[in-house]
Amino acid sequence: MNARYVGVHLLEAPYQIDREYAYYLPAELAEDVRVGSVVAVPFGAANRRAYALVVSLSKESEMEKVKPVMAVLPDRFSLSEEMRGLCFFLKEHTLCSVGDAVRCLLPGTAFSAIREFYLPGAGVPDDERMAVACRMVSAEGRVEADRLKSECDLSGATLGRLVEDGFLIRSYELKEEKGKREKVIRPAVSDEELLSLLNGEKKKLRSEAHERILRTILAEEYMRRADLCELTHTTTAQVNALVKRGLLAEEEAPVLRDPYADMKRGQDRSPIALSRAQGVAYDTLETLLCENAPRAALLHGVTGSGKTKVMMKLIDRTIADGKSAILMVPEIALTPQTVSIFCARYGDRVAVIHSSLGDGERFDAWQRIANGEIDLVIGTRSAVFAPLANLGLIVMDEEHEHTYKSENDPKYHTKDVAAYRCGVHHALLLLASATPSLESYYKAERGQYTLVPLRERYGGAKLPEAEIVDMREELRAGNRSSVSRRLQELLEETASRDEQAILFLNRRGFHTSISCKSCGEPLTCPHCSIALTHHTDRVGGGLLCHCCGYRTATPRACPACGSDQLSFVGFGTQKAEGEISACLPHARVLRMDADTTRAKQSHDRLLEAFRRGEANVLLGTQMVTKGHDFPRVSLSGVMLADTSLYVNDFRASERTFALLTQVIGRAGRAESPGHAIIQTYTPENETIRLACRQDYESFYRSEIALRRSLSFPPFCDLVQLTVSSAYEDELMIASVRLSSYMSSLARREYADLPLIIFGPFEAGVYKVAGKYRLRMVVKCRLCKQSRSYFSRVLTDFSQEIGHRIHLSLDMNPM
DNA sequence: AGCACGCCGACT
DNA sequence: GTCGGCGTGCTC
Repeated sequence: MNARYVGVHLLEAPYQIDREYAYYLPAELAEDVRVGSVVAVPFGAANRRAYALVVSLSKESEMEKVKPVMAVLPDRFSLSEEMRGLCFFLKEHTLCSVGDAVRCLLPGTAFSAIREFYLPGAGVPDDERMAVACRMVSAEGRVEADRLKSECDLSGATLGRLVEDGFLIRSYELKEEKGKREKVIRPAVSDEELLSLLNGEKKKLRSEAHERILRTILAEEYMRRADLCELTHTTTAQVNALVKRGLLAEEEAPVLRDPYADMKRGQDRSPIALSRAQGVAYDTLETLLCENAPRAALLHGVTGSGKTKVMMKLIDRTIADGKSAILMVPEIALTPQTVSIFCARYGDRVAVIHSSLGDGERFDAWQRIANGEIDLVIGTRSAVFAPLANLGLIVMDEEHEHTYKSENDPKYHTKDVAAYRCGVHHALLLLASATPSLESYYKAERGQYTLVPLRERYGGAKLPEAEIVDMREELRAGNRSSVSRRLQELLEETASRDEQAILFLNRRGFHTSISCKSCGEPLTCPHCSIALTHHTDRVGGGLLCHCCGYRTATPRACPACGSDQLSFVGFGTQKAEGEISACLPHARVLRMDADTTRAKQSHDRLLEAFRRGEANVLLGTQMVTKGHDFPRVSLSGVMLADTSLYVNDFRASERTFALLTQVIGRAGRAESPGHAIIQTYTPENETIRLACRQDYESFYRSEIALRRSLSFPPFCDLVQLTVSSAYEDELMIASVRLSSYMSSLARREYADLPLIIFGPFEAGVYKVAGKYRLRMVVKCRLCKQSRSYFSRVLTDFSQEIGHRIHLSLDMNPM
C-alpha cells in the first residue's frame, strides 16, 4: 500500500494525552515505515522531537495540518504484531501509556539511536542571537541540536522558525551502533601445529601457563583477551609472548557482550533422570505442552521435591520441538545455581536478562533473542517481554514471590503478561511454588489451572522436625538474648557434627530503632516517616534510613529534649550475629544482608564460601531463604517469626507462611531429617503452627475462607491510588478533591458499577524521600467498565491538578 | 508533561 | 508604559 499518512502513539506522552496522532509520511521514508516502526516526529508548538510508535497506515487524512515524520529507527527496533498487542494490553490493564509499555519492551539504547543535526541554509537572520547560531552552523558545517540549543541559548521553537525561514536545514541521522568491537585472540597457526606443539616437543613450550593458554584457545577458536587471561589464570604479558612467537594473533572482532559466557562453557547435556513422582508430574505437563493450545498449570511441590528437574525436562522437550522458552526467577542474584545449570546445559542458546545488566549487555541479549539465536531466556520479571518467536513455554519459578509485580510504570504483574503471551502463542504457562499464592491455588482449585502436585521430597529426603520456641519463656527464664536456649543447644550440636545451619531474621542492622527514654520520641529519618536503624559496622557506625538511604552519626543525646537516656530497641542481623558468635565461640558466622552484599557478585561469593564449609552458620535476611541447596545444612531457623506477621496487610499471613515454609525446607537430607526451629512471642499463632507442620492445604483452607468472608482477593480486585507531593497542605486539598470526584463520578456515570471506595488515608510509610503520600483504595471487580472508570479518574484528575501533585494508580498492588 | 498564550502586579 | 508572574488549554 502506498501510505501517505501514519497514525502514531507518542512514546513520551503522559497518560492523559496518549492517543493516536496523524503524521504525513514523506515519500523518501515510505519504504522504511510500516506498522510497528518507531519513528521520530515533531510534536507540540515547539516541534520538539518525540519518538512514536506507528500503529496505522492510511492514504488519506481528515486532518487539515499534519506534520511530517522526520526519521525512522532501524527496522530491528520495530515491534511485531504480538508486541504491539502486548503494549495495548499493558495500557488497558495497568493504565500506563503506550510509551511506557514500549519502553518496557525495547532496550533503552533504541532511543539514543536518532540524533538531530542542523546544516547551514541560506542567509543570516537579523536577530543577533539567531545570527550567531547560523554562523556557528556555517562555520562547522553541521551542529547537533542539543549543543546548538545550549551554546546559543535558543529554544526548539526558535530553531524551528529558522528552519522554516530557510536559514537552517534540519537533518536526522541514525547513530552508528557503538563499536562493540573488542580485541580477541585467535590461533595464528593451524590446529595441527598447535597440537603437535602441545603433545610432542614439550621443550619448545617451557611454560605451564603457555600450555594452558594454547589448550584453551584450541578449544574455543577465539576468545576475548580478558576472558582468556581470567580462565587460564595468566597475565596479558604471557599472552603477548605467544603473540610475539607467532603462535597467536590479536585482532578486532565484533564480540557480543555476554557476562555469562564462562558459565556456558562446560556443556552438560546429560539426560535428566526423574523419580517416579517427578515422572508423573512431568507426564501431565508434557501432555499439556503438546496440546499446542493456551494452557496453564500450577506445579505445587514441597521444598526439595525437585521441581527444577521437572522444569528442566519440560524445557528440554520444548526446545526439542523447535520452540523457545522463558524461565522466570524472582531474583537473579539469589539463584546462581539455576542460572549456571541452564547455562551449562544450553550454552550459547541461553540469554540471561535482569535489571543490573548494563545497557550494552541488555541490548546484545535483546538483539540475540530478536535474531532467533536464543532458545531459552532466563531472567527476572522483565524477561517476560523477551522478543522470542515461537514461544512454547513460560515457567515462573516461585510464582508467589512479590518481585513479579512491577513497582514502576507499567505496574504489571508478570503472571498476567505471561498468560497473555501464552494465549497468543498457544503456549504453556507453568507456575511453580512450594507455597502458591492464594490466587493461583484458588484458580487451580476451580480448574482454570491444572494442578500438578509433587508431594515427596526427592531422593527420600525427609522434612525436618520443626519446633516452636516460646520466646516469652526465655524472658521469664532470664535469657534476654535473641538466641533461645534450645537454639543454642541445636547450634552447638550442629557445629560439633561439623554440619551447617541457616538462620533467618527479617531485619538488618544492629538495633531496629532508638528512642528517648525521657520524652519517648523515636529517632526518625528527616526525609521519611520511619525510624532510623542503628548500624555499627559502617564507617564510624551510625544511623541509617532503610527507606531512602539517609545516614547520620548516632547522637549521644536526644535531639528533641536533650536527654542522654537513649534506649536501643529491637535487634537486627548485625546484633544477632554478635549474639550467635558469643554462644558459639568456635564457630564462624557468615552474615548475608543488603549491607554485606552491596558489591557486585558478593551474593555468589558469600554463598560459595558457605558451600565450601568456611562457616557453620549463615545468618541473613530474605536472601538466605531462597532455594539454594546446601547438602550439609541440618539446622534451619527463624530468629523471630512475629516480625512479618503483625503488619496491617491482608497478605501478612500468606507471606509469613511462605517464608517459614521456605526456611524450614532449607534443612534435611535423606540421611537425617535435620531440625528447624521457629522462635516467636506468639507460639499459639495458627499460621506459625501450620507452617511448622508444612501443611499448605490446611493453611489454604483457613486463609481462603477468611478472604471470602472479608471479600479480599481472589474474591475481588483492589485498586490503589496514591497521591503524592512535597507540599503537605496542597496534598491534603488534592486528596479531598480526588475523593469527592471519585465518589461523584461513581455515583453519576458508573452508578451500576459495584465498587467500594476507601480513604484517603496515609500510606504505610507516610513520607518517603521528602514526599508525602496519601492513598485511596477501591474494592471492585476489574472489567472493561471499571477500568474505564479508573482511566477517567486518572485523566480528569491529572488534568485538573497542578504539577506539584502526582497521582499514580496500581491495580492489585503487592 | 511541556509550552505558548494571556491577563494582572512591581518596576524603569 | 514594560517585564514577568503562573492560570488555562492544546498538542496531529
